[in-house]
Amino acid sequence: MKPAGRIGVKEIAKMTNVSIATVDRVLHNRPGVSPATEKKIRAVIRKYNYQPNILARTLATRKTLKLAALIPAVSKETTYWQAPLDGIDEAENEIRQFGIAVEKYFFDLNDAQSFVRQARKILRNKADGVLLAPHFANDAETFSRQLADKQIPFVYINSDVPGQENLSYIGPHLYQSGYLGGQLADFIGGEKSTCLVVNISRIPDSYYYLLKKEEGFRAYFEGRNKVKILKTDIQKTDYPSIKKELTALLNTHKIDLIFVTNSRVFYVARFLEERGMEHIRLIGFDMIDRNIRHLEEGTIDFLISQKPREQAYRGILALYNKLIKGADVEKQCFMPIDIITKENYRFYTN
Amino acid sequence: MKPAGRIGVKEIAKMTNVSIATVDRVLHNRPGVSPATEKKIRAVIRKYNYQPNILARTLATRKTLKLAALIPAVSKETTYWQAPLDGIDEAENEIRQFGIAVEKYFFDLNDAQSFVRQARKILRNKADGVLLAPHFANDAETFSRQLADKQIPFVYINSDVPGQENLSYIGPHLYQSGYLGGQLADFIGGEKSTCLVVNISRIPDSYYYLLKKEEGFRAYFEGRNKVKILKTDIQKTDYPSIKKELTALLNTHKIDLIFVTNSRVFYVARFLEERGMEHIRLIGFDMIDRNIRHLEEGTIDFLISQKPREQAYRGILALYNKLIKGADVEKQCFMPIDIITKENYRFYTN
DNA sequence: CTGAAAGCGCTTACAG
DNA sequence: CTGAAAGCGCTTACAG
Repeated sequence: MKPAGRIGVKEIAKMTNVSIATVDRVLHNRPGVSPATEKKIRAVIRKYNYQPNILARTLATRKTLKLAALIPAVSKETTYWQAPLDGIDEAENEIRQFGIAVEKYFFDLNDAQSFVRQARKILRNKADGVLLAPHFANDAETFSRQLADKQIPFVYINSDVPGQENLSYIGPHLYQSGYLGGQLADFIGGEKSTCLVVNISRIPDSYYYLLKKEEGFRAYFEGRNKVKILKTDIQKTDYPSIKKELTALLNTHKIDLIFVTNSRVFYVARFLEERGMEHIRLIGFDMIDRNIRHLEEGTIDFLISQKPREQAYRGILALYNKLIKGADVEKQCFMPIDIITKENYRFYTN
Repeated sequence: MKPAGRIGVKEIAKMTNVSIATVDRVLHNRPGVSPATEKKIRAVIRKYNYQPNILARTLATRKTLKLAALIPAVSKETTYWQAPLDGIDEAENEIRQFGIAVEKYFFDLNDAQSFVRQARKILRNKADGVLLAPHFANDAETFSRQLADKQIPFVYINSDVPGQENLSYIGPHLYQSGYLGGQLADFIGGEKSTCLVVNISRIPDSYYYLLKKEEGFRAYFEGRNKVKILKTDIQKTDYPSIKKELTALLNTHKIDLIFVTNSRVFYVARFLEERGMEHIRLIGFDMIDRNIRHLEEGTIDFLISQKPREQAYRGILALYNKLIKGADVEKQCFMPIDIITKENYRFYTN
């Protein structure tokens, strides 16, 4: 079990003429050890590069940790958040036997107050670590400060809030995903084409994030004046509103390609289908069911996806590693920017 | 630790009026238990859905398992196999504390005998499970039968050999990756273009695998007679030979796009650069350094990659799960078919 | 066919 | 400031 050549607390105790209890004390930086013996013990630990047996530690530590996950609820508007939810469950299954439980809290993407309420609930119920999607930047900041005050580690997924004491951010690199969108548009657009960038969002919720992607998209074409870029911000997230906006635009402009900066691309696909304008190329984000349908039918050419399941999975594991193993965690972890088409989506893993 | 409401061997023993040793016997189907008590014990196990604590089991079982991995050596010809090697190391690091050691054996991609020799060595050194890349189908078959005879579970990665008793195959879906190649070619090729499929391999080693990809590529264009497809099999893997072949072809045909069915696409890229024919679109496989350089420079448009690191990583974990947890393992596990471009390769995880 | 006891490598009261 | 002892949930000889 103990790999050959490895030592344990017993060996350390023997070599330093103390009991294993004392060894344990310095291992966990607990007080009540004289400087002299502490020094002796640390020397041996370093010399033999002692690595604790996590199995034995977990088994002996009866303590079970409680993590909290705060993410948007799956809604009729978007099923996107099903994937992170799956990731949480998957991670929990793997670490449950190590005494970790994960409690899930859901908020409404269209209601900042629901975020605040759930955050309060987490604080009340106590948790040893928190995973959250800081969708409402201001409220997330408040919550983050409260967690930091209580020394509870927390991890952001899906979007970042700069300047916080989060253990880690695990999610997309927005700018670069937009840049990639530009490249894909370039691949499939002809010479001298006109692109339309569509941001669908109730301002100001996640509008900022969409702008980052638009910025990247535009940056790709900078200095290659082959493409003309139009844009529209649609601030309602229901189909009729979107239809109205697009109708107006397409009546007055000849568009070759549309780049939708989030998962709501299926609305645009539906619109193009209804109008018989499938020749317009379409690129969007996220592999939700409704988008896949249009990928299948050929209305959507590319989806860009950033492993929503894995973001949450890794977030939970990061908290576990920090809390149980005391391991370091990368402060920023950008997910791969995956390109999904009709011909590879079946093999994609979130 | 023991999640609330869960029982352990002690509880089972108490409820059935036996000792925990007897419980342990039926838990592991060991002989020496009367049918009557066995029945009693099994009933309780079922009723309470007893789940063993893997931590405690691993800790108590001093036994350390030895896995063997048999893969091609990294060579000057291709660094592709560095990635699986990394995957093996990563998996080993994660499960080392559970008493698993992995021994690595390397063979020469151009020498079937080296495969045979290493396989023999594995048999001699004994192993509790084997991960292998069955590159030479016939020899792999022989080895597989020997392993099956000894009841040693084994997992294939990277390529499959049908009809064997492998625990699992973890790797690409060749046909579909070729099909995706077709779609990408379609995206970036103009109307009415001519494609050249290039298979670079010493026949018959891995030629069969390349043909599968070609087949998929061709299938994509079936019934859309916009594209003319040429092909060439280059049976030498050195640059001068490849150059000669390509020179002859490009002198006599007008080619718009080249699809190279393996990682040797960098040779073709180099050729196009030397001839100043970078306008020819180029699609190939695998994210090895030399290919990335050409992706950067724009000579290669797309690389298709199938997570070589993760194949090996998962293969080792599959063996671990089978051996330690007795878990079931999927017989076929196809990896995602990732699309790599200049703009997303930096975020790609093998 | 069965059980008492020791042990895996740690942690945790408790006593001094 | 320090140590002896019990215990986490299992497995493994050993004895009967």
